[in-house]
Amino acid sequence: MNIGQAATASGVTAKMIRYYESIGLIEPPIRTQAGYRVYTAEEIHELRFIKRARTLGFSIEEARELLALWRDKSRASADVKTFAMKHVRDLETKIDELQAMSRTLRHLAQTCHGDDRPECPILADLALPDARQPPAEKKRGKAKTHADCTCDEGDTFSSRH
Amino acid sequence: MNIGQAATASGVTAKMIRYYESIGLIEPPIRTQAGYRVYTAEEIHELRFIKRARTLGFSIEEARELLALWRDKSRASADVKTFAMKHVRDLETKIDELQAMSRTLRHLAQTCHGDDRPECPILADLALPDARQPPAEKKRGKAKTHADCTCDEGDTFSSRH
DNA sequence: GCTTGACCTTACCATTATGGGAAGCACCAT
DNA sequence: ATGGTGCTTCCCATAATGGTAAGGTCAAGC
Repeated sequence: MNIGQAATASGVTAKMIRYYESIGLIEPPIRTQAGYRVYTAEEIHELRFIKRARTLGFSIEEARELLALWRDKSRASADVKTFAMKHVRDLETKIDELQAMSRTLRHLAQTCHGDDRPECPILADLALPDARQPPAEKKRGKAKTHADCTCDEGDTFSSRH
Repeated sequence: MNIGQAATASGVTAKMIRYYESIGLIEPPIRTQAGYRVYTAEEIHELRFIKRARTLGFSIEEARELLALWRDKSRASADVKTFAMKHVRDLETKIDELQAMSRTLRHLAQTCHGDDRPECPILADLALPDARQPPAEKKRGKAKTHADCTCDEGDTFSSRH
């Protein structure tokens, strides 16, 4: 299989396959006499593994560790689970941060008339002399994961499109 | 105010202040004879505005547009609101993506024994020969913003910390 | 055999936002 | 004047990916 076919088969672009090789994430494949890379089914499988890990939000370095775990047939499933759970917590931390931003902005937008007058609480907030974020209702713990569906402020956003 | 004091006062590092100047996000301040940058209260205010925008997840380019809106005293609040809402949708799209990842991984981890045996459904999933993500319950539309609180799968994660 | 187009090769540049460091000059207190 | 701290510019690095350019290769058709 040429690199183009490997790309199609794995969902990883040819560009990225070469990159993964350059950083040692995958082994250099054999080459034809002309220098073309040739991939085995095994290697395609590995690329698909990486692709899936990336899709699940693992970094390349994390994908590298997952590959190592995968290859190590004697690993303990606990190791894998611990690793995955660490990532889940990272994801949820990020989600919480984004939700905090979104929530704040939605609140601000909610109080903005959104007409042709210039007064705008959104800009007013950004321009606050102190760096204080409006306290608002900080009912969220430090990282309660998905337990806080802040789906409470009704559809203030019929202006969606 | 020197750049160091401006950094402390605005929450933007000196490094970033110089960078913002280099990309034209802020105007070059006046300089002392020795070449030191000197910032006015006005400029500090602007830096804080930028800082706040960044904290709310706006990119630097978006911060640039917000600054323009802020400076334009005759802008319509509708313009600001539209802009903010666009960002909220971006945030929520990102949140949805992260939640999909987190959900999938949580489900996989849930079925992983997590003991010293090697069998692990997490790695098994990553290594699936086809690129098929486990269909699971795909009850989520394309981008229903915050309307789909997928807060339904119970606390499968009491193992959180 | 030769042309053509699709595909491969490497190498370099760009992106986004930020941090780090070096070399050199300025300022201030002792 | 000496030292420490702070400022200046310039260069490099990060993470993951895309783009482009210049050139070699392969296969199909004439």
